[in-house]
Amino acid sequence: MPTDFHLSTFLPYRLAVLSERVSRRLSVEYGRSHDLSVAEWRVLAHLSRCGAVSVREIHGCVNLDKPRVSRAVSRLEAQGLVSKAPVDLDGRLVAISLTEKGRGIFADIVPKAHAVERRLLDAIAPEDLATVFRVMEQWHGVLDDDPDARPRSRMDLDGLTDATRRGA
Amino acid sequence: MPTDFHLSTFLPYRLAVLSERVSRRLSVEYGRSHDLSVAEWRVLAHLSRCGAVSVREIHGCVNLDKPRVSRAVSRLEAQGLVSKAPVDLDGRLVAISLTEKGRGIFADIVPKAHAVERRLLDAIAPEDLATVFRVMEQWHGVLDDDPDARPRSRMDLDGLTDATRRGA
DNA sequence: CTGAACTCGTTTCGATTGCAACGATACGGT
DNA sequence: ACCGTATCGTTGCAATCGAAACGAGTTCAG
Repeated sequence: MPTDFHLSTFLPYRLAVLSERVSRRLSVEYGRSHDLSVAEWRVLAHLSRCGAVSVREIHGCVNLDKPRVSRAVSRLEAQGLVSKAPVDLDGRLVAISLTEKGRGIFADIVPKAHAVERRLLDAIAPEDLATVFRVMEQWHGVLDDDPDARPRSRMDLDGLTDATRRGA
Repeated sequence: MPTDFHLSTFLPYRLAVLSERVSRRLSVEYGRSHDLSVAEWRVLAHLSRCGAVSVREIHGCVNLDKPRVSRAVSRLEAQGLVSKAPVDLDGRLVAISLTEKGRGIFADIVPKAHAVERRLLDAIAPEDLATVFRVMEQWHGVLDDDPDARPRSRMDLDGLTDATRRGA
């Protein structure tokens, strides 16, 4: 009896396919007009909310490894969307913040990104959407308990309400 | 009023984070013991169900671009998990099939993969799980209607029931 | 029979990736 | 004050990636 395994019904595969398809569709919005990668987009998004922060801070918040953040910031700086400033209290840190140009470009992209998201959200009944988000949170909870799983980034945890946060 | 955009509640980001976390957890299972990449794992999985098929066939079924399949097959062949045979009806095609060794290794991994999946599935109420899968299918439907989205691969469509398949 | 158009699998090439080191800075015990 | 340790941001390097180009094989119109 050969092992019966269907890739197309395998949860990790299904998640990967959907996620990649959504991600690729979204990247059309910020890749076509301006020339941004996923990493650069996430950095911009984080900076738009958090002002001047360090590489480490971004790294811990948006699920990007340190070198990726560093390089993304460099490219953004070269494009003038971001500026780096030394921190006098700690010479190792670099304070990264959006420039006016960066803010402008981000403000241009956000509506398009929201439009892509809204098309997806509007197709789903509100209670089903709530279920989906709850389930996604439960899955994170399973992985949080799994020593072989990579830990979750800080900000993704901060967004939780007490109702959805698993037992503490 | 600065544009208010929360990355951590942005659907594409949430999907990407969860998917990548699950995917990485899974790859521990086939990357630690045997040395397989995601592409190689998917190729093995497809071959285990479909016998001898071409690169193009795999490419269209498991959401991997053609070069990736070609290289994955080469590596698998080098490891003796897969064998390539010319097709006499069409000299361009290559018939790829699992070797006995490949079948053995795949049979070794499948239970571990299923265990990872089961931990995730068992944490969710059955009706919620049904909702999630339905929603994921609806999202694919939205993307199917979006000319800027990459079309879906064949096998992912074949798995649908009439109830979940969108109109037509 | 010929040759233009197409398909298949592979390869090339530049860019990106992840991981591990690195230099530089800060901290902490003595 | 001093040296070992830890942290920060960056960089080196080998592996990987994707898009386009490629050679080989097939098809089909004329």
